Amino acid sequence: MDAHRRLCCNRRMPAVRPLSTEAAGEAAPAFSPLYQQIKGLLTRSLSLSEWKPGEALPSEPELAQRFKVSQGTVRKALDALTADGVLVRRQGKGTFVATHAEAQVQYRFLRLMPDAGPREAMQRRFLELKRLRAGADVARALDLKSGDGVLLLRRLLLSGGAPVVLDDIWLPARLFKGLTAERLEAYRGPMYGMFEAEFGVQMIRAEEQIRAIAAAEAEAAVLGVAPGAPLLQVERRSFTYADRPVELRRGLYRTDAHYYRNELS
Amino acid sequence: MDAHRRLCCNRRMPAVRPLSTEAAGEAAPAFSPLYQQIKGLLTRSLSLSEWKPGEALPSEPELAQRFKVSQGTVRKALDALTADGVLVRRQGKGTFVATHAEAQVQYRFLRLMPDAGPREAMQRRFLELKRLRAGADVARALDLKSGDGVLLLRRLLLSGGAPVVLDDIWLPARLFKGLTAERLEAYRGPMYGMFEAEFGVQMIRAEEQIRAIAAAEAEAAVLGVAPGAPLLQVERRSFTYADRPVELRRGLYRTDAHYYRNELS
DNA sequence: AAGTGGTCTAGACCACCTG
DNA sequence: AGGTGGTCTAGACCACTTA
Repeated sequence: MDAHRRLCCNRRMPAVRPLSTEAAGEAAPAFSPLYQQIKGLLTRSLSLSEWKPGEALPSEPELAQRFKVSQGTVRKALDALTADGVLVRRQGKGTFVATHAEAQVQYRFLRLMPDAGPREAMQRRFLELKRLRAGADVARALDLKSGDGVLLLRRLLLSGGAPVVLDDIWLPARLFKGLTAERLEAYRGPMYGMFEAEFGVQMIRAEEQIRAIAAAEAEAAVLGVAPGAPLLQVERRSFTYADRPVELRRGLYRTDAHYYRNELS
Repeated sequence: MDAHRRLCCNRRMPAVRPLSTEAAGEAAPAFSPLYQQIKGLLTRSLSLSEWKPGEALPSEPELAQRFKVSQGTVRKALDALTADGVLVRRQGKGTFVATHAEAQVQYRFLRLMPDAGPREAMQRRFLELKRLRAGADVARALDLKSGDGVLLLRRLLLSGGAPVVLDDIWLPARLFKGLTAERLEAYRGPMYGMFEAEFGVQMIRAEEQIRAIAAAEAEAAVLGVAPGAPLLQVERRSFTYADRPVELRRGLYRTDAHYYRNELS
């Protein structure tokens, strides 16, 4: 079998088979190894919600038949998506779309750890939810046009009653129609879980820019520190399938009783 | 073939073959999939410097013969080590021990990016090198006994003449015998490259704890900021093969013209 | 018992690099 | 031309899960 199979025709398989359209009824991915094409087709199906978070994908033999490739090639695509955190494999049960709506995954991306003791759940308090038009910066960060509608959510996280994190969160209004303060208050479980369950928006990865800044008056008051006190400022852009940005967040962290944990390799 | 082959005996292979001792002359790894056992044996060989950074490993068929497994199993072990950043594979050439002594890899773990413009090389200035005895904290972090000899190195990184990073670096004296201020000054290239080339110490991964702090008088003066100005404090422990800690570092970063970049997934 | 993913093997052809 | 890693296939057996 060709190591890099193009759009059709190969020696061993008898018939012409344009993988892109005939096998799966979907648009053609660019030239690349077969398993990467399969990965692309699977990603497309995921972004089209063919399988929803928590659901099982078809079994490996089924997918192999659907794409007209061997099970080993499907497996390599599934392994790659598993490594990306998009899928979860469970021996004897099947391959599932990764979900972050579970209670156990309280914080999808928050890397803040307490100096002492185990990581406990934080309380949250929603301070404000506004609809407004995206400025140039926010539009660029979220891949929108200047003036498109965005939601701005301000919320506080507290540990044992003491404020620790103040987040400003910008979301494209188009993707989060119907998001209200009441729904936020009512939802049990992590916010990214709500985004996934209620709006079908799954966060796959994020980029952060971290700085140390001096607390401004207003934010110092909310966080219970003196004006000018050092705070960790964490600007985060979160992406869904196919690297589309869907959230911009500016967090201010108190790091007098917590620290931001990171692993490098 | 057994999915999980124990210490000897299987159906297809004719002879008894204790993988641990007969095939490679090394200690037995615990029960696990074959390719993980192979990965463990390769890691051991790497930590014993059977192959040095930058050198090529034997080819896949050779390794398969050496360990008496199929090439596919060796490949899976090599792929895993490549994913860990321990090996580098180059099509047509071979599989090499990852090295960080190249000029291109100026900063192994430093995640600091300039706000504007491309990432340029920084100047460095060594301020101090002392020999002293490990206190309880340092000993614990480096897996030493309290009172063991450690080196403390203080150095500055500057960008365009302006100080940006002040690092205090603790190293086990036993591993870095003969490290002097002169050798540090003389060495061209990144410090981790020097550790690798001159002392055979390879950093594989690191953990960081990040905080925002207010600059103390002495450090503020060195970094050219006002006392009390916010600084990013980055405490890093670096590990070599088999997760042995070999470096403790406390960095103070100015983040007025740079930011710490992080990727989450 | 049947179905799932996990492991292991064997062999083929490919793209890339070097002599 | 010969060696290297990269891709793809086919088939076997295993461990785990469910019924």
